[in-house]
Amino acid sequence: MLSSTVKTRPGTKPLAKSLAKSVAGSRAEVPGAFDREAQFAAKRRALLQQAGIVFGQRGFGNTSLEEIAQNLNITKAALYYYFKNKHEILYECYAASFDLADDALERALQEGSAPSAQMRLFVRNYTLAGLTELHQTMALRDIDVLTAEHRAIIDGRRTTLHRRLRAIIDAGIADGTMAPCDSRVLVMAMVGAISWLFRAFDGHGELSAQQMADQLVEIMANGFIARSPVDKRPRKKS
Amino acid sequence: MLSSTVKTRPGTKPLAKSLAKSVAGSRAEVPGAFDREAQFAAKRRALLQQAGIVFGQRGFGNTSLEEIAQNLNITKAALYYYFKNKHEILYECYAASFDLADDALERALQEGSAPSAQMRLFVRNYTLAGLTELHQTMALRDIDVLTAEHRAIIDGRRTTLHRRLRAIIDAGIADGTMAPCDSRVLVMAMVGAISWLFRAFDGHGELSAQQMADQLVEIMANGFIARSPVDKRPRKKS
DNA sequence: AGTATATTTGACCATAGGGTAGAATATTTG
DNA sequence: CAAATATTCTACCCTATGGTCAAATATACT
Repeated sequence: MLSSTVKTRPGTKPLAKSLAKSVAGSRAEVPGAFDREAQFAAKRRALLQQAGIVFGQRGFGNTSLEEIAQNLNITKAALYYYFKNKHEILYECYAASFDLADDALERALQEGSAPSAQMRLFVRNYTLAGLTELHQTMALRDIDVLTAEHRAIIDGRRTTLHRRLRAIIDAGIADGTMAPCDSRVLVMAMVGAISWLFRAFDGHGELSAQQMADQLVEIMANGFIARSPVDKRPRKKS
Repeated sequence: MLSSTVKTRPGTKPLAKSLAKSVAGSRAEVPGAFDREAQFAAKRRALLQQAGIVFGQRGFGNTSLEEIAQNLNITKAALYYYFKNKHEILYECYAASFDLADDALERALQEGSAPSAQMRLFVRNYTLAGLTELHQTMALRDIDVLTAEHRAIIDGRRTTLHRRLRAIIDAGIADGTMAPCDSRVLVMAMVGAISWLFRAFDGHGELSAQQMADQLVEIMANGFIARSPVDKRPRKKS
């Protein structure tokens, strides 16, 4: 049984109540369709986030819908008002995680000019955003359990993401600013390292998400061998 | 339903048969306790390997014992002759994966002298051994589902392993041969990168396990930034 | 207030799958 | 061959859990 953030008497509906308050408060004079849709969307998001945390921590097959519902102080049946079935919840979690990844890459491409700078930015953006926004949802590990259709979509998105990353790397290698290597292995190494951080990070360590992200960027960029055997100062890029 | 390597008529017992043959053939004249024990151990190992593959690929909670049994052409009930329950199987898989990791580290410490060399060797040994020996068993991801006692043991082993790795790193940083960084993050990055390879590697790609391991060593050691902006040749250590 | 609509619930069903027991079948030993 | 032992199977039991549905409750609208 996971501990829920807030525990109330049975009968009350914290999710509904709190969300209703926050949304209605800001736009009390504008009733109608938007409020309803917004509420629905907000609850759906909250639900998705909770599911993502548990799926990421314990795994899809080890988690019951009952558990997720309890964490939200609603009934299992209520979940089915927002989602078709358990698998759809998982799929949406995956989709959210790839949205975040895509966004991190997009920003990296815009902010950075040279390939190496773009790679640094991607590692940093991705790590930082994942660590602070979606938490455990970024550490999903049940692709093989998705529907064939859903899986095809997710696999496609991952393939595309990896392809784009490899393009950056190969460009960097071509112009001599990045170390020659098999870009497939590099992509896997980076994604793997980051994913591991997502799983391990609990916010209780000494390092902040920022610091972790920065550390990881330096490690992936420069490796663990000292650049100059004498100079111990960490390298700042360009 | 996973495809089993060999499919036979119901009623035959391939696991028992084949194992009996191979063991009995080599020592037909030496009957007695040893044969029995050896057979038992061999079957147990085969069982564990199969379970490790499936647990690593699909996850503990998404896998039924029925499935594992079918892949071995035996009955679910027969599994219980070798193991107490499903959780014990998972624990043994974890134990095996840490045995491999410990061994990789041991060899690295013996073969390498300087910290940086030891780290390179560890990454190489660990990656290569995992890729070739235990396959998917190295990509287990259900620690949270272990018994409290089992989990304590595994957590302890991981903590110890990480501590030893950090000791190497900190020594390397101290003598100036390794890049200054938070050793915790470096350990996580390395382990994460390797684990990701374990999950992704299926033997069908263009790169062999050897090549993957070597690539990963270079990436982790030197990073993706070119050591010299002009020199594209990969650096050989020392 | 009263009506329509959106949410949530309690009470179910149905099945999958972990686990057990005793019978059945090999295998070894005397 | 017979007795003892080791191994596997068939046939179950039983709990957990994904999923459904009609009734209940809240919320918005006139």
